[in-house]
Amino acid sequence: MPSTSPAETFPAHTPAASQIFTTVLTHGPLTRQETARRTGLSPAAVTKAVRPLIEAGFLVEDAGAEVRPAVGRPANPVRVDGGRALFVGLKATGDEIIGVLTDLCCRIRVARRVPLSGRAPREVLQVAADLVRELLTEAEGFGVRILGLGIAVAGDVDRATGTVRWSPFLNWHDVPLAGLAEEVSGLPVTVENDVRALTVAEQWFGDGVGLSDFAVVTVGAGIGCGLVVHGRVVPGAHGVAGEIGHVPVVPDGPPCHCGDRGCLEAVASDAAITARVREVTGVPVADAAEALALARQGNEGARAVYARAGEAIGRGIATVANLLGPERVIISGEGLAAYDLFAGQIRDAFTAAAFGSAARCEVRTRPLPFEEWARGAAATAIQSFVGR
Amino acid sequence: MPSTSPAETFPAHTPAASQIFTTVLTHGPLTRQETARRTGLSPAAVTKAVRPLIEAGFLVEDAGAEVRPAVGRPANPVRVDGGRALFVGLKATGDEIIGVLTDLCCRIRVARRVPLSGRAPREVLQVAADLVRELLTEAEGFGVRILGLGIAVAGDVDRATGTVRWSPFLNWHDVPLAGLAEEVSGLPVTVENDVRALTVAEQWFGDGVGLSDFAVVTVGAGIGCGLVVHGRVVPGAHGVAGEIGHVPVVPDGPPCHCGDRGCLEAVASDAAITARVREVTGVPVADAAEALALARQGNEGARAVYARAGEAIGRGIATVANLLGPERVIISGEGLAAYDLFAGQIRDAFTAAAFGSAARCEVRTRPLPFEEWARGAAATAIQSFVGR
DNA sequence: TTCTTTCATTGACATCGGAAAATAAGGAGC
DNA sequence: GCTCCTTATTTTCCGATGTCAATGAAAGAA
Repeated sequence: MPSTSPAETFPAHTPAASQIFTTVLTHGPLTRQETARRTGLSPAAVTKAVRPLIEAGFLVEDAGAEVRPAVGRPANPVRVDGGRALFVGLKATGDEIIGVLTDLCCRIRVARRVPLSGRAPREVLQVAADLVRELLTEAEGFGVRILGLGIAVAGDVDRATGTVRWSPFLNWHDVPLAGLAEEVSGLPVTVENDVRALTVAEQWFGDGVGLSDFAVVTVGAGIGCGLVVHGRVVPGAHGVAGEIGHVPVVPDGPPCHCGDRGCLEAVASDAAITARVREVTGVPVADAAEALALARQGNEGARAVYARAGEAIGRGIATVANLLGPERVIISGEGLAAYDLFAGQIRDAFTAAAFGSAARCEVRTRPLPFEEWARGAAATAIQSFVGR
Repeated sequence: MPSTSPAETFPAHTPAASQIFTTVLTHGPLTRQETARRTGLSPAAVTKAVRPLIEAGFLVEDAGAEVRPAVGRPANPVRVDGGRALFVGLKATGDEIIGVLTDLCCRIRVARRVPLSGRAPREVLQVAADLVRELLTEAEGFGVRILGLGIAVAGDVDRATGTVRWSPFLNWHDVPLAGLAEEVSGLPVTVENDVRALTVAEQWFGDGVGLSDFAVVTVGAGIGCGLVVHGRVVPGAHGVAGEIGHVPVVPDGPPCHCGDRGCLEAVASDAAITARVREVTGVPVADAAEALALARQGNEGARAVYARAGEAIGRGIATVANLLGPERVIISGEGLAAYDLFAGQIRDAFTAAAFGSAARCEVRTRPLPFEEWARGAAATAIQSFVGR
């Protein structure tokens, strides 16, 4: 599938130019003046950096709506032309691959999910290649080239080398995924841990825009956490960070597969909730959806299970807030479907357990459609392309 | 006390020069070649940056011991001349002020502690001024000028503005300490939270040298934690970070003053240990020293209390390691006097509670003489002087 | 003594980004 | 409509910074 022409490169060859582009990308249309202010550069520098980016089509003048002081020369806002380039993001789980085609502004154009037959790198790569090919075909319809491919995988991932050191669901060890995927796709590939990829998407295109310190907590099959400190995603010295799932939150709580008791994941993960609902209510619910349905029907036992999970999540978030003092925590994940059942508990437990100023940290929830994980992967590809 | 001449400034006017100086400062004697390699600059740039620093006396050629490949031109290492400048560091507690006079390499030359009569900013400032004056006199003996003053205070401190927003032990609210101290001392003043100051000292002059991600955990009257992520100390969005004291570690543990139960601080702080030893053994120990003595005498009940504290500390550290994935955790603080009584428990609990790769994080202990807190303050002053 | 190797220095040069002046594009006042 | 005022953007010039490639320096090896 290798494309015939070499990958297009981004015409921002200085850190300042990258910074300017990123600022415009993440903060919508901006005048050159405002861009200068935000980046700490001079307006002259912005003018000079913007020109080649406009010539290359990545930025466009945007005469659109603009609030002006109504006096003086009208400002001339600039924005990123999302349609200038496309990116593919893939999220691999143990069962399937979710793929999205996004534009340069990380807006999803096409989304697909395909089941996995096997988990060996070769098999997964085969399915991924087919999916990318399909999305490439779709892209032809837009008449725009795809400039990068991002892949998100749960587990221990080294983005710098594009290696999956260890992935629990896929049972991979030291797979040089970026290299392999580059061969079959012909695209520049970025490989990142799934939660960190989601965090990148929030940082550039979501609720983390403009914040230098925030956390993303995902609730679902597992409990994950992505951290941004000093404006950069925390990768962890050993490739692992944000393991919030094993923070102790419930005294003498249920045993966790990690060997401890009362871990957040042992109380609030889908599996934990489902098991506990079965145990408490005697109703043999098969999965999280059924457990949720039971609680929604008003089953008090099931509702109590969700309440306890909410309390656990709130305490887990408080631990993060106490340790890092983020500006905001964004809660997301499939588990948010039950949001109405534990929102109150999350907030109350957080407030109770957050110490001092940490309570000033804003807790926000954000529904997460299934493609969002793959979009995160695309965001990492955009990041790599832009050169940050 | 204002000095007659204006404060001397540091002749490194570019970020690269600061970086070069910092590299030599923290990594001992280095050849220009090696400095270039470590900073990612060219050897030419190092030569040019080093010259004015040598002329100003901050760096000196060091013909001392050097491992050489024995072939080619001998390398010409350069090191910081510690004696070129002196700094004062103060640590204010509720009862006393600890002051040290250090050289540019943050080696302690003189240490003093003086009791506080009152806690009002005015009173504290008066005592601090006297102490600084005394140290200035000492400095005259060295024939070197003092180029900066660092002050470490527990609580919510905004280093950028030099304001103590809130200090629990001193009961201060929004005290513009840096400005006040500059007036009475005539020195450039840096104000920082005490744990962060200690962390800075470790980062530049201690066990954190060369690490981009590590944590310092202090055990004593309280349990504190300083974090370095991406090579920078984490200040927290609201000026507060590293509140490890209220991580829940003991299921249904003793109530904590924060309102929760089983917080690390409610189990492992001096006061918690002392109270618990009294409760368990019936011996009316008055303070941590007596509790420690009792345990050292072999009192099983007291030893068990320390063992439990060690377990709690280990779990608290594991939480930090799980969340941030640091390369190393440095345990320090007055509480370390009891190290032999809980070292094993710390290690075991950490290993048990650290998830996956987080267990690869190295846990190190470091005895902390009482002046070390004040030395941390001096380190922040050095940092400010050098311009990082 | 000469060669080789490695570290350090030098000087030419490119690049980046800032300052200030010039230019552009409106609205307001008359 | 014309002029002035204000603010945004661009242009021009210029200094600072850091790299490159060549050169010098100081050993040990041949």
